[in-house]
Amino acid sequence: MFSGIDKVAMTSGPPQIKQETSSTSKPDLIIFGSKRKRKNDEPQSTVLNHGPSQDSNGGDRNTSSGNKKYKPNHAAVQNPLEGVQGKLKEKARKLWDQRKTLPIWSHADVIRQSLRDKDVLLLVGETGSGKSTQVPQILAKETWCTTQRVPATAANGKKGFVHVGGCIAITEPRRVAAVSLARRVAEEVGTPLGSSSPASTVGYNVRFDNSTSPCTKIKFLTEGMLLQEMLRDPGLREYSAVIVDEVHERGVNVDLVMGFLKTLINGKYKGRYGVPLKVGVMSATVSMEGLIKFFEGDSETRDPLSSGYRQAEAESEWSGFSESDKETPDTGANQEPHGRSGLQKNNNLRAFHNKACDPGRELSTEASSDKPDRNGPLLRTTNDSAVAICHIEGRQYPVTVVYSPEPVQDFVDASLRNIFQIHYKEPLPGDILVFLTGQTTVESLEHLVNEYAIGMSPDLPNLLALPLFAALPQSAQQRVFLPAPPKTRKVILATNIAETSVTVSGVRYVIDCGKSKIKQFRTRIGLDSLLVKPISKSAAIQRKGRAGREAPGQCYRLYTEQDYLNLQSQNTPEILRCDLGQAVLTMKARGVTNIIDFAFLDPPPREAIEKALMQLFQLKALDDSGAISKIGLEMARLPLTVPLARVLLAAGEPELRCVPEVIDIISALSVENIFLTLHSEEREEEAQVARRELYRREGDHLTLLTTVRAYCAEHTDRKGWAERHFVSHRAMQAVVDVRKQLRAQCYRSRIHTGSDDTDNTPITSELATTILKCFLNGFAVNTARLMPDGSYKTVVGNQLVAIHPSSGLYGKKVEAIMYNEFVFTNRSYARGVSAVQMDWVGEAIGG
DNA sequence: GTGTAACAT
Repeated sequence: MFSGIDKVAMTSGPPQIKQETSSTSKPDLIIFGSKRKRKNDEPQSTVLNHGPSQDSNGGDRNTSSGNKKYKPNHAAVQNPLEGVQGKLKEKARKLWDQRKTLPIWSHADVIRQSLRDKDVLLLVGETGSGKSTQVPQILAKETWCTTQRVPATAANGKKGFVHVGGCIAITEPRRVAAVSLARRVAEEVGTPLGSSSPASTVGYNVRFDNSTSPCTKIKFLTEGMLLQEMLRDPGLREYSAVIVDEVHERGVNVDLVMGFLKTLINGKYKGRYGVPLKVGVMSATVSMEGLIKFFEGDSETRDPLSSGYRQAEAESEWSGFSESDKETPDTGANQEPHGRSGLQKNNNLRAFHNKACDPGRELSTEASSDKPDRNGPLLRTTNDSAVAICHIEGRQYPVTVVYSPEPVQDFVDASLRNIFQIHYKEPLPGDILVFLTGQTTVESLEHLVNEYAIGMSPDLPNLLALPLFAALPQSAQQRVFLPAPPKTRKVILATNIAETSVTVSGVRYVIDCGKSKIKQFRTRIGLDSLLVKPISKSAAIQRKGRAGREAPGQCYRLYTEQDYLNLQSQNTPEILRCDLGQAVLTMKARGVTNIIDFAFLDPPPREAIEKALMQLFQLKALDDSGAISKIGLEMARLPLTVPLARVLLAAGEPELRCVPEVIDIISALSVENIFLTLHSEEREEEAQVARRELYRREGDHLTLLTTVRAYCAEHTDRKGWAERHFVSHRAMQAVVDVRKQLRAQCYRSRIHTGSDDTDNTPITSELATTILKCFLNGFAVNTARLMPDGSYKTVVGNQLVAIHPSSGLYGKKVEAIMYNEFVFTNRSYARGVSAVQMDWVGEAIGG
């Protein structure tokens, strides 16, 4: 059905299109003796330039003339596509009027000029500024944003040409954002989206969903996806520019992307044949000082104190929960050559000293105001700096902040009072959004609101309490986005999912408990803790902002103003809080030899890096010299945590040969819990009966295997099957996606998968043993043995650990257990648990 | 007797 359209596009468009679409290869290949692949002012940019002739920018002239040429061409050939294109154009023209009113619009020239003069632009755009959709369009029309044809010499000495640049990448922290921004920009540009047409100039690339065309000029992708592309092509030759959006969220991936980009810029664009790469860094509320220093400073001499996170780190180092935790970090034997442990330690001490001497320092960039300084110059260009800076005001209505006069002990109770206070006092419309810490607090407040609403005066509007958290089934999440019924006020009870991932319209009142659950990896004991902690100032501002998107609003903070002023200014970057195994493996696979010297935005503690290096070495991902091994390279290609990647590789070894089974288990372990949590006791018992056929006494790993198999064996009604077995259908769909991806990857990497038809192989007790032994290849350190008193203690480190109540082995006593996760909440729990034998563990550790 | 959020050829 598409072939017809393809043909039309190829015969009716300008000849350049024909040439472009007929070629399947991307412009990053060396083409010897071929004709040019893409030229500056060719159609992909003319399509982008549907916009207004009122745009008087000089850089547009080429393309506007192209535009004129393009249109008559279409008209002449009675193009059936004209109808479709016409509609797209019409929509785009309508959107054009809206776009003109965006705050960013008046800065378009400044943005263009910045990147003509400099290689790096730091852009702070408050919410509603339109930065994510407009900046790519503004830059795509620049003359530097075209494919360069560069002479090059191939390995065999033959002379030829390479093509570098032409496309703009915009990275997003989340898949939904990448996809929806691409959709929006495609509409504004008036082009079909992604792979729907070979002439599409706007596309996206996220896991499980690549939608680009040979003409893609603007590509939205997730941070992880860009990292994967860098693994293949460190020079990012496809792109003329990379725009990193939402840096302030500071996931691990964005820190790696930033480090690689800086290395690329400072390394004279190695791998790009001298063609510069423009870098845009966009953020909502970040203090820019850290970013300026990052790009301007030399990573060798940069003072880690500049970022302000060092203090947070130093603090947490010393507020550890056990005495043994408080020992001075012992750097011990180190994997890395010429370590800087002395310097590092010194900095920690300086952080301490600094904090004691100048406690105001960590607030310096935010001061006590919520708003960034607007008096500062919009564009600061010191001549010797390679960095341009631009600030764009947002389009937010004012939000009044109301602080609690005194500290709040029970924020569920305080929220309840606030909800009814607002409800009694304030007229409709205006929904309420409450930020809580987790599923349990959300659900208990939900019950309370419903209970109290019964006794309300009948003259008052109704109250509709709506829970919102990630584990909630999709259908229940959708209810939040429906407009409130007549004479009803919605009260959305949310976790921090509503802070960034999800926007709810209609909200004018925000109640912020000032806390969220944060995962912190404790390097020394290899334990994740998931604890309720105060949020940062920037998170508090973000939450507040949710009240002012459509009208002036109010934000009730369930903490005092002094508490607010004492909050850390930014979220602690994830790279300072997580197990660095995967991050270090990614760096090693990208050729970073000395991890300590990597261009970190915020260098993690040396100890955490060493722990990761040790883990990778023990799993044979690194060799004796610390260089990446063949196994390590294979592991880096797998979209899995380090231990799971190791298990998958082990499963292909001749003595184990259980790849299909291991893939099924790993897929289930890689997604959120596939078993639904049930609330009433009857439902719980019902579920136990329904799941009985899935249960394996060996433990959770094999129970997951039987569940995945049974689900996949159901061909007619999987949704019904999931419901009958109290299994999350959404999670199982994710499992199926991961499973498919892993099978494909194993096939490509020639990992022995055996026949694909092993779904019906009976899981004998021997096979179960093989599978568990296979898992010990990655999880030998995640084991604990039974003590005489009935408790379990970890084999490595002798820490007390309890089997999590969600495990099938909960309450059972076996010789030893192996677990997928070790998490501290109220106590230390092992999650994803199976029974193992001590001699298997000994074998795995010894061998 | 229990789960903040998100990402990956």
